Amino acid sequence: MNPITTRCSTGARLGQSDRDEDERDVITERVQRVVAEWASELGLSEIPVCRLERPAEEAHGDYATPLCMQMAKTARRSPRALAEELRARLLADPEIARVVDGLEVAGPGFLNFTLGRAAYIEAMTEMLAAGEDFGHGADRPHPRVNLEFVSVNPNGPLHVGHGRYAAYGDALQRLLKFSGMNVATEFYINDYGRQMDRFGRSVAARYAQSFGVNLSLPRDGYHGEYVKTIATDIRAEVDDRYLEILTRAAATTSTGAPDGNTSKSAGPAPGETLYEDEDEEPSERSDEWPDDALTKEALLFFRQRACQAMLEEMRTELEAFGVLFDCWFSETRLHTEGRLEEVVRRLVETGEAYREGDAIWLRTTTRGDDKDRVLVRQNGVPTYFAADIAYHEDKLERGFEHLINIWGADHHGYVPRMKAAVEILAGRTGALEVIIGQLVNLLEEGELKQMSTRRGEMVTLAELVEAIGVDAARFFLVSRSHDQTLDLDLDLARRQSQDNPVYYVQYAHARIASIIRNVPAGMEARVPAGSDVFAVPYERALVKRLESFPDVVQDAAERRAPHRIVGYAQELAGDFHVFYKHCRVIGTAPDESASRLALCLVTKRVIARCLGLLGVSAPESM
RNA sequence: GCGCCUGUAGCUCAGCUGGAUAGAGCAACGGACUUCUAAUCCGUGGGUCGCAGGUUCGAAUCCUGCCAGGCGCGCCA
Repeated sequence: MNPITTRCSTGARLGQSDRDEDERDVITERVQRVVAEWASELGLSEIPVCRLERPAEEAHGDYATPLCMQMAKTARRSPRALAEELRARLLADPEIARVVDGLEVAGPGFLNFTLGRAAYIEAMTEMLAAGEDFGHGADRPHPRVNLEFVSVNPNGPLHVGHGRYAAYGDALQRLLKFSGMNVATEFYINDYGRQMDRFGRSVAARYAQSFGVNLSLPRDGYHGEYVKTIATDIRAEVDDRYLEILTRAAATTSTGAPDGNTSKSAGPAPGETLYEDEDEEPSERSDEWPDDALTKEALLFFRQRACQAMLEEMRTELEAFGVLFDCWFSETRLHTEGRLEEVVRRLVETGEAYREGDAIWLRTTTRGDDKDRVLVRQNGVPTYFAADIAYHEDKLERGFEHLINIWGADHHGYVPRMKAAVEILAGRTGALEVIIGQLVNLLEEGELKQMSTRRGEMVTLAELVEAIGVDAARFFLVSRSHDQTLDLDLDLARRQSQDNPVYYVQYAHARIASIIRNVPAGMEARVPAGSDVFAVPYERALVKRLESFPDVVQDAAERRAPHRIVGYAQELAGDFHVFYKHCRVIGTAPDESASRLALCLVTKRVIARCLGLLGVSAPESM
């Protein structure tokens, strides 16, 4: 038994036992038994549940329970009097008396438990034995979880906003897996629709312009430099194959497009910003290219190639950022395979969707949405929502039982309808979980700037990584709760890069590595039972911190909150630095030396694990 | 108008499924390297937890109202 370890089994992940069947904390169990007995003697109708908490204050012992304060009313006695009585009863239990060193009534009626040295030794022994997997939750093959994140239009470089979701999603994925969940990750490629069309046209225009043809960017086209780069690459490959077609197009469209000097359109004109994120009516005048087969084919070509180029870049960049996906899923595929029509037809057949005013609607109101939503427009064109339904149906068909989507805050209005849709598809509620991540604000010299992919105004993920490196960038991006909007000032980030707490944590790891390199032959990590090791409070603080790791993992996973791992890692590193300052590892008394080396070893493993969960490296030296 | 998120130290934020004296980093000031890495450690100052009620033995945490900021409320994607 391990008295320090309360709720979770340390490293005991073998077997497929449910958490309920995991080894139960003995203290909690024994205490609960005593409480139950006592409660019936007192004639209480309900047996109160005794919760053991970890007090923040060291003076309050290792565990504390507020039980007696909660009982006071029904028992009609003062909390402190109750606590005194419970204390005596608990101490009469031999098993409790064995591991508990002190039991005090404190404050308004808390009961504080202080553990004896033996408890620390036992805990440390178990953690050391657990090895690399210490903290890993019991494997749970079900539900099969699909985690989708980033998922953008491949029409521009990833900016820091995407970077945040990438860092968050990837850390979450690692965390969930480590907690025992069965997770696969997915990137939904939004490679269909008008935005992509517009992007393809922009590339085509740049291609034509590189030959000196005055083909203007489409209205609300993409102005970033990368568009020219892609065009140049395409030109290198196909030479002038599409020049003639586009020259013809230029002749048709140049009439009403004073947009010819687009390359210089740095700042948007005041009136122009109004349309920044708005799509024009379906018939976009300046987008009217000749409607012949050749032009269409050319546009398709440019769109596909542009998309392909962007995707390649994203994949490379994400990989360099340490983010890999199990699956890249193309939206276009859903359209070409007729999946939308299929699912819409089925929804109509089952009565979940209905036809009204020449459009087809999904009945989402009965499942928590404000209004029913259009699946197929009057003009027969299916909505993005319809595609998303087909996509989520595909996920379910692939055997995923729980779907998690990470979306930006600007999509939160979309959540109810999607949940309603998945509820219909899955035939049950709760299959879809949407995590809304708040946005990243861009600051320049204290001024808030609006990012826009289309105008090419953004800070890219690549720029951030170049400025401060992958480790600092990832640590920074996941260090705050996803519920918090994040302000990013690139210059400030660059200047403060050296102060990034990631180095504090990494340094602890490197220091331990250094100690281990200096360990003389014959000295080994060991926790001698029955000895008087862990006499120094800094050692015990470290043991306690390490011991809470499995709980921190489960808690962070349940709350989808990898930033808690960040906080924990900093605390752990802090505990270690203090320990290091006061406790020499090599060259002291053999038992002490061995137990301290064990402490170092486990600390190193846990720090490396935390950094690993965040996608940050754990250097052996710095 | 309605919905979601946020408001905690000078700054950036933890803590939020209720617990004891509200924490960390940065910034400011003062100390500590003959010993395993000083990217470290120790100390000092700094707070009406947006405001007002309510629930509770106990509220930064839960409920209600208000104030302030962000995001959203399409047959856009």
